[in-house]
Amino acid sequence: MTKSSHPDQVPASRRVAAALRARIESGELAAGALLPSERTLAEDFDVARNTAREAVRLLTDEGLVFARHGKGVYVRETRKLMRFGSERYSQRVREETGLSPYRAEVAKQGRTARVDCTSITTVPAPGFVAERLGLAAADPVIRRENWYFADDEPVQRGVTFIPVAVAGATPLADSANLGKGSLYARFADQGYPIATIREEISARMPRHDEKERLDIPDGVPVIEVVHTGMDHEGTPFEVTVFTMRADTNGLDYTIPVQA
Amino acid sequence: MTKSSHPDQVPASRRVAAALRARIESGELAAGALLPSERTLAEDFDVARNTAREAVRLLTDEGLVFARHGKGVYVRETRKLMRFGSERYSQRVREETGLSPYRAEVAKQGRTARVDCTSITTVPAPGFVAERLGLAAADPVIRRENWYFADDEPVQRGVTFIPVAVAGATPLADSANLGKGSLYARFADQGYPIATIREEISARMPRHDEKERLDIPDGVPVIEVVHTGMDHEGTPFEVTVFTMRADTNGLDYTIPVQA
DNA sequence: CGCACGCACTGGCTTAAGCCAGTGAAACAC
DNA sequence: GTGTTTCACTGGCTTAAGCCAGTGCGTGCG
Repeated sequence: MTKSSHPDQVPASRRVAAALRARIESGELAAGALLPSERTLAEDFDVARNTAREAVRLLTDEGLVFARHGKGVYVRETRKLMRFGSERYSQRVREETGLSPYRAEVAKQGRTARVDCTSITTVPAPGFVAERLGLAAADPVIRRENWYFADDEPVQRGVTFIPVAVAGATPLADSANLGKGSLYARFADQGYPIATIREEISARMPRHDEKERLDIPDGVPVIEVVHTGMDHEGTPFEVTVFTMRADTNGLDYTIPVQA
Repeated sequence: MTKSSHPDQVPASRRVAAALRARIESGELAAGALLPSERTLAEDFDVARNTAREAVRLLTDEGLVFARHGKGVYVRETRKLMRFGSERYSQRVREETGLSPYRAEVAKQGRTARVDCTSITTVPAPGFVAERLGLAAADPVIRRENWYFADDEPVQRGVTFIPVAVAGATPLADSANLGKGSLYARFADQGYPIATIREEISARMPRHDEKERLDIPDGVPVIEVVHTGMDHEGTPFEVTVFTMRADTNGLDYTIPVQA
């Protein structure tokens, strides 16, 4: 029989996956534990085996579980520390928490996030921005500068460049509505899920203002992470440069390493 | 009817995906082009629609195409530049080229890769290594130091730490067999596909020997990338610290950014 | 002419069924 | 006791079928 009746809002496979995820995250299914078999899940949740299988696949893709042919599906030992740049992770975080990955990470650490927008101006596109956005050099772009804090401790700086056309079409988050509605969220509202964040990483010594505002000791470099946000067609719509201390709590990315 | 006959070596869905991938990479299906519909693919390749659908999903996961409900499946405009840390990418590169992601990237640029193994020693595990490998501090680990070149130009340094138990079980690549058989490849041979590379990034000023051997100008920091290789159960078996110039061609990761 | 509706397409998701290949313990043969 | 076989499980993969929801073109109504 096919599913002719009322179309559920949320697909059954995701419903099952969410239920399993909850049981894993609550600790009911601890690390190393065996998930019920696909056939059992199908019966328990009253879905076809294929649907249960699809649910398990979603969890596998998230890195929450892994399957062993002939044995079963196990909960992963160490919860994979997904990183910022992971499109899957970003998407899920935004979907579930309604927060940007930054705010979600800070919240997870039990700290309070604050984002100050210090300026929004229109500037000629710097070379690397034009290159990534597919614009001519010096085409006008909106430049927004944010400073990110966790418990009033400065964590990173973010400078976002957005083509004026895009900024015109989607209201730009400023101090008034920061955090609630990022460009990504606005795109999502319009039915354009984020497909890709391309992440490029470099490092340099901090400039004076960065050194002061991010409270960086002498001799410590900063890491620069360039995020190019692309819609699901691969068209870039935003470039953000995040700057943070190389040796300290850049939250998800950076850790101290002494070899 | 079910597929009762001879079991194919390679699943049909992957066969179809490979065929489509070839058509995309050859340019026959250019960027922006519409793929044949799922139903058409099913007919053309003589598989069920679900199988064709599965093939398309594989390509979607790779970022090669994207789907629009009601419209069709399009070839992505910009080939997503997958990064080193991506488990999917690493796995596919290793499967298809038999090379490490580093060598594959250098080859893609038409350059010649060389890796020098300068030392293999047994040392007490440094703190961050012990932490990541789940060992007690100062437990003995094998330490291998490699220097990576592209066209004889120094690109990066890599220091790998492996628990003696693991190194004992799987012969360690040294100068004699470098490049052919990395630990990852050897694990794969044993039927343990790589599930995760966790990547952590920081930066610092170069030490004297690094500055000299990597030909780093004054004032330029180095980026340190820590890869923790974990098997598909999430058990870490290797920690590698890559060090490279922050401002120059670290191949996949690093790019010059002037704001 | 302009607009609304129908219709033929697209992917999204689900069902029910079945074969295959690994896994490991229990039953069996020697 | 010591293999060896059997068998009941696991996930892997495929088929055939069908409903749903978007999309956009063409037809026909007003």
